[in-house]
Amino acid sequence: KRFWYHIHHPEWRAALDTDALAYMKIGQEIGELARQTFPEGVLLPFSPTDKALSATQAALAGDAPVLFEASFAAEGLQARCDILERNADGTWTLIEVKSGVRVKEPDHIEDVAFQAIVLRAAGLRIRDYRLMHLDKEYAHEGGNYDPVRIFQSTDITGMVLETIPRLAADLDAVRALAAQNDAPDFQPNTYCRDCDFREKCHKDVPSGGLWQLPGINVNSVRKLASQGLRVLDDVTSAEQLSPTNRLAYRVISGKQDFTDPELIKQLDRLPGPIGFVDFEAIDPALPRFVGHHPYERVPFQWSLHVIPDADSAQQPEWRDYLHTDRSQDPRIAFAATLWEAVQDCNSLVFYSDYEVTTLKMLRDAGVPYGRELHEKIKAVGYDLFKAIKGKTYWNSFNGSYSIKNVLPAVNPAVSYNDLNVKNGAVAVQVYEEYLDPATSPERRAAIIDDLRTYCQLDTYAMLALYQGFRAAVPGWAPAAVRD
DNA sequence: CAGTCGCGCCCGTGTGCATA
DNA sequence: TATGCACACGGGCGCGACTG
Repeated sequence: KRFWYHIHHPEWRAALDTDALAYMKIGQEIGELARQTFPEGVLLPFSPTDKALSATQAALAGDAPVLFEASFAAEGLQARCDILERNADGTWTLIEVKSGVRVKEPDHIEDVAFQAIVLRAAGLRIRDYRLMHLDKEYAHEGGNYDPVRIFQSTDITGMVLETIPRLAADLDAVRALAAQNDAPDFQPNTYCRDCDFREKCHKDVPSGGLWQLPGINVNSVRKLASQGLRVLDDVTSAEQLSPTNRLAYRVISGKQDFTDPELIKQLDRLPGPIGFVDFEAIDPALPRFVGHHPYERVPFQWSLHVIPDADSAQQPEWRDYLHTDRSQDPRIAFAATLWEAVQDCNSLVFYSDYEVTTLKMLRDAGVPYGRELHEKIKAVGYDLFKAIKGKTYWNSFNGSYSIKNVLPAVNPAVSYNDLNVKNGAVAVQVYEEYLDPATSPERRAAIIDDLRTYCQLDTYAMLALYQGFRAAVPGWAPAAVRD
C-alpha cells in the first residue's frame, strides 16, 4: 500500500525529518568517498530523467572505464547504479555502495538484484556484482580519509544471481499493483507506525486495532486477523493474546492503569545516594578522531542528578560534563570525570541499557576507567525501562514505553517542548556541527548551552519518573482522564 | 514388537523496541 | 546507521503411547 501511495500520491508523503536527512547526507558523503577509489570515473547527471538516460547511453558507447550514477530504463522499470566498471571483454562489474559496515541480507542483495534485472533488460552484460561498505578495522590517521583502505569490497555475485529469479517473479505482482486504480486493501499493521504515508492512509482507520498493542508483531496481528480478531473489541479473553500483549490489552479494554507493585517496592529500596545518569554520544560513520574506527562510539557528554536517598526532600544535586576540546578524544575526559562523579552513588538509574553498552565499549577500547565504570554500572545500575516494560502499563503511555511517551504520562509538568534540542538524534547532529571547523564561535557557545540544557533535563526527567512511579497507586487504578 | 503419531522442550532466527 | 535485549515462532528431536 505504501508503494502504491508512492506511485499515485507522492504528494501525501510526510516530509523527511532531520534524522532521515542526516542519514541521506552521510550516504552522499560515503558515496563521494567511494568514487575517489576510481580516479578515472565519470560522474553522470541524474536528473532530469531523459538527460540522465541519454548521458548514460552516450557513456556506454564511449570508452570511459568507470561510470558513476549511470541510469537505465527498461520494461517500465528504472534503476541507477552507484558504480559501473567496464571489463576488457565488454562485460561490466556492478558495484553498490552502502554506508554500513557489513552486507545486510536480504536488503542489499535485493537492491542490487533489482538493478541487475533492469540493466540486463537494457542489454548490459554483467560479469560480477560487488558491494562496497565501510571497513570497521580502518583506523583514522587524521587528515583526509584513505578511500582505498576505508572500504571493504565484497563479491556478492552468487547471492545476487540466486535472488534475481525470485525478485523477477515478484515484479509482475508489483507492476499489477502499481497499475491498479485504487489503493490495495491492506490491513493496518505494526509496520504502519513508521510509514511516511501514515497520516493520510490512517485517517479513516478506526482506532482500537490490535497493532496498537506495544510489542505485538506482524505475524501475530496476521494470525489473529485470520481468526477473525481485528480490533481490541473482538478479543473476548486476554488468553487469546500472547503473554506480553495481555497486560496492555487488559489496561486498554478495562480503562484501568496497572502499576506493578513490585516496581514500587524496588524503587523504595534503591540504596542511596541515587544517581540518575544519561549519556550523549556520536557514532560517526566516518571517524572524527585519530585512531577511531567507522561507527566507533564517542560519548561526549554526561549528566547526573543525585539524591541522598529515596525519601530525601532535598533538592537534587546536578553534575555534568561536556567535551569542548575538538583536538582531543572526548572519551578520555568523559570517563575520568564520570568515574569521579559516581564515586559516592550506591545506585545508578538509567533508561534502557544504552549507558551500559556505551561503558562496555569504552572498556573494550581500553579507555582509562572504562573497566571500572562498566563494573560499577553492572553492580549498582537500575534500568527503569526494563523494570516497567511489559509489567506496568498506563493508557496514557499510548502504546509505547519510550521515555517520550512515559514521562508526560507520569509527570506532565516536565516537558522538552521549550528546548532547542529536544531529543538525542538532534543532540548528535548539533554536536557534529560543533565539531565542524566551519562553525562560528557564537554558534558553538549556543550549542554548548543547548546541549547542557537538554542533557540536564534528560536526567531530571528520570528523577521525575522515579518519583512519579513511587507516588502511583500500586496495582489497578482508574485511568487518569486527560485531554 | 515395531512403526508412527503427537506432544513438549530446546534452541536458532526473526522481529520489535529502546537508545544515540 | 549501530547496538543490545527480550520474546515469539517454528523446526528438530526425544520420548511416551497407541495401533496394526
